[in-house]
Amino acid sequence: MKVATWNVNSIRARFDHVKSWLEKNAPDVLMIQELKGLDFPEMEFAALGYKSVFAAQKAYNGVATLSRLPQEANENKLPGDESDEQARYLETTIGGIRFINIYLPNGNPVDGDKFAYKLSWMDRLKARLADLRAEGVPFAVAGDFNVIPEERDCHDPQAWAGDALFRIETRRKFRALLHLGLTDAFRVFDGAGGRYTYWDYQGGAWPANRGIRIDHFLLSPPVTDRLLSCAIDAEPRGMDKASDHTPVVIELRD
DNA sequence: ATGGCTTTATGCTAAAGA
Repeated sequence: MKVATWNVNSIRARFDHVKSWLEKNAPDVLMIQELKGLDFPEMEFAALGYKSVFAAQKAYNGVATLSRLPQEANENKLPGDESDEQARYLETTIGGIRFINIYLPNGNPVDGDKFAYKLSWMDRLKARLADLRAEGVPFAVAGDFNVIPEERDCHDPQAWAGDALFRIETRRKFRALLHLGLTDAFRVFDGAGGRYTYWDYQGGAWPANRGIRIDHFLLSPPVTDRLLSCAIDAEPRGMDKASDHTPVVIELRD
């Protein structure tokens, strides 16, 4: 089973890139973040053999999970705050595994409500994942975490020192997710630094490889035991009118 | 660098992203 995650920075603007990537890579599942609008090209993806489950809102956020295997919808909101209207969370079941597609809040600037929202969102995520662990549900959490876990995941740790993606409060809460018994799939196979999933549009960040690793797969133990590979596919970042993020792909033993 | 790019929006400037 081949599963991917990709923040596409608008599905409308990036549909052709996503279509060509699906045709070339043929994943069984693709989790997309930052739809950035209410219109979702459900029929177009169905024509490619993928059925979609999605949570969308106007202009911002939005997540979709595409699958060519049978898919059942579970949750489209992260529990813990009924007043939270942001479309950042989607749980579905495919092949007996719960797939949790997240677009974790950015959190900048750190001196206001947005950082507090990010941190409380991470607490809510931890509570949800702890429940699923207690229930014995095998799961994979994937998406744009907006978290740089460690210095080796960042081209210039000093430049990011005060940023919401790298603040110690953020990294501590990410580590608390790992402490539930989850595995950062990319780190199973690659301990080197300089492996990134996001490069800023500005200042020639992509050609200079000034990036950060913020798109992740966190796997519960029974799913980790089936993990065969995890790789960042940087190719789409080099396309014209690219998303600023690139896909991460895992393979699971059947 | 106080976002120097990119995208969306009852749009032509503002907001958000990371």
